[in-house]
Amino acid sequence: MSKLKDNNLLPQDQQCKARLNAVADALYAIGGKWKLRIIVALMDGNRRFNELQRLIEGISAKVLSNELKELELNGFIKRNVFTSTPVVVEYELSEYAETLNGVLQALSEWGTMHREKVKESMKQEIA
Amino acid sequence: MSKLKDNNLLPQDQQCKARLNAVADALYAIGGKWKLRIIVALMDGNRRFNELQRLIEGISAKVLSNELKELELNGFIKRNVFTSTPVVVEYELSEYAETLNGVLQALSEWGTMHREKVKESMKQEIA
DNA sequence: CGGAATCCAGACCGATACTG
DNA sequence: CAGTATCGGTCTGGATTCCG
Repeated sequence: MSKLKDNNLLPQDQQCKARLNAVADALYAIGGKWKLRIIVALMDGNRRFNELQRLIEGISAKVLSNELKELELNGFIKRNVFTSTPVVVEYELSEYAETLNGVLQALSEWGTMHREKVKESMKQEIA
Repeated sequence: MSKLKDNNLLPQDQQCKARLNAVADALYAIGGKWKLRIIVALMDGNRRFNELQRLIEGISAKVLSNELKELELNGFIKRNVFTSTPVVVEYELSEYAETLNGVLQALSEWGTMHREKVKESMKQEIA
């Protein structure tokens, strides 16, 4: 992952690179428009496909389906199928998904704060 | 933003919706492949355009240019132009960008941890 | 209900060339 | 150096239809 050229970098640049790589790794796994939202939607209980689609505004069935597959592949969620009629499929967070709690906490706090700040600057512009 | 229908939701659903909205707001502002990485790259000092492009692997000039514009518009960075010859342009984090420290800290810690976990599971698969 | 398959328009993105 | 302009390909994502 690291190149020989890195040996020529200043210490602070190396640290910066390390941070950059860590953030890049994180975004690779949970980046994109939807993954974190799906995880949040599953945080207070298991949900079924259509529940998720209703809860997460703007997501299409195809995209939701794809995202759920990827999340399952990467070990963030479990898929439980009940072969009743009609079929019921339930999605459940894995234990590993809980390691994201810190990230989600930070992100949702920041999001709340940011929304307020945007509102403020809207008022300024009108006045 | 909230609809009347929300009055019919159970309390835990409302909380879930609130979280969902907060995360959605955050992702709207700092989502995407590059914005957070650019901010990280600027965290230990101002950088010029080409420095950023070299530091952030895989980003093209066009995309970097667009992202920088958006980040400036949304108040995360400042653009300083020195009209020497050749022209030098420097990008600098705003104070507001520092409100992201918590998010970035959480994200980079998680990214580091996650990379280790992925490595482990790779070993498992080979064995 | 929970998807998969298909079709299709538009966004996105890289490469290249060019400007001040 | 710090971008912009243009072109062409890919990839995303919506709408619709169909299946178990």
